[in-house]
Amino acid sequence: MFSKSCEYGLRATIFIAEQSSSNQVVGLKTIAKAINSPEAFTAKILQVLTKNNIISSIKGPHGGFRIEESRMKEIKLIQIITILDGNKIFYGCGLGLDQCDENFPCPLHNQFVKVKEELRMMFETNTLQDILFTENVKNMFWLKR
Amino acid sequence: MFSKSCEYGLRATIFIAEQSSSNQVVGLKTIAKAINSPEAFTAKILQVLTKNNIISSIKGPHGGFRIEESRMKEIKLIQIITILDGNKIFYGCGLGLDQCDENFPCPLHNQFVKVKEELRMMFETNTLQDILFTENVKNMFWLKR
DNA sequence: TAAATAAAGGATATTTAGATCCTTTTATCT
DNA sequence: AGATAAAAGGATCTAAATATCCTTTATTTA
Repeated sequence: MFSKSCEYGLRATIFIAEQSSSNQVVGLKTIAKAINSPEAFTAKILQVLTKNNIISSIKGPHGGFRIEESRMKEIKLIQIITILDGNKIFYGCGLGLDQCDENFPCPLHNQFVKVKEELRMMFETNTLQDILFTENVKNMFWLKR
Repeated sequence: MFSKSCEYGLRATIFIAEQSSSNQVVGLKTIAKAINSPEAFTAKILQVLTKNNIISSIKGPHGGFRIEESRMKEIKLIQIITILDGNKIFYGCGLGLDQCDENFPCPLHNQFVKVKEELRMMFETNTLQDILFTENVKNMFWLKR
């Protein structure tokens, strides 16, 4: 469904959000361990997310990554997905046709539109805030299982 | 959403089905042209589909590929997808977690389950027969646009 | 039976995603 | 100021997906 980059990016962002909600700045090593991802590769993804103003980074000793409290309710998961994977998953033809739309639909067009729209709404409506409020955020991380 | 292999495989199968419904055997070249896919790569995919008894192949002059009339209503799209891409898309965790289920869900588990199940049902319920009966099958192919 | 045709199969090439390594920059602390 | 810590950035490397090429096998037709 999503690329590895996008999976790691989502997991990392949620983890950073979770830590930021208790004012913790977290470093790369900690993040990679928590979300079970390769460190150097995760670094690249965090760079992209930083440039796109999803997370912010702090260099030097005691540096790391964080998310402003005020951004939590602004950042929607769909932004992260779009940055890392584009929007083909939400708008592309499921059968891979270049030209497939209302006027010239593939046989599955209408069904695809329905489920893809539902998928899009799912990520459009969920903010980081929402995720943090769920019962099972901490399930995701390699902490105290 | 799907791999190229799977996209080509679905398009090719639908095309062969469409041709078979008027008793036409179609060769690789024709298929690749019709569905706008690389010929040799498509050949590999058709081999897999043949081995998996989705389509049947005929060697030698006037050979090609076809689908038995009786198979049309038996073959569900989900079979083709499962053969070519596995079932991760229907059952895997959207965030890429190894352990994510009812008992140990990620924050998006329930929402993912819902949309993934809908996606699965979409391909579970659509047979080749169903696709051939749709208004816009022919939209898919590079024939008389 | 020989020539031609088309899929099967094997080997190889190319591209992209995924991952790692090393150097540079920025900041902090002593 | 010098040492240290951590992210940024550049260069590579690896594996998997995608794609091509060539030979073999099966079948048909002349």
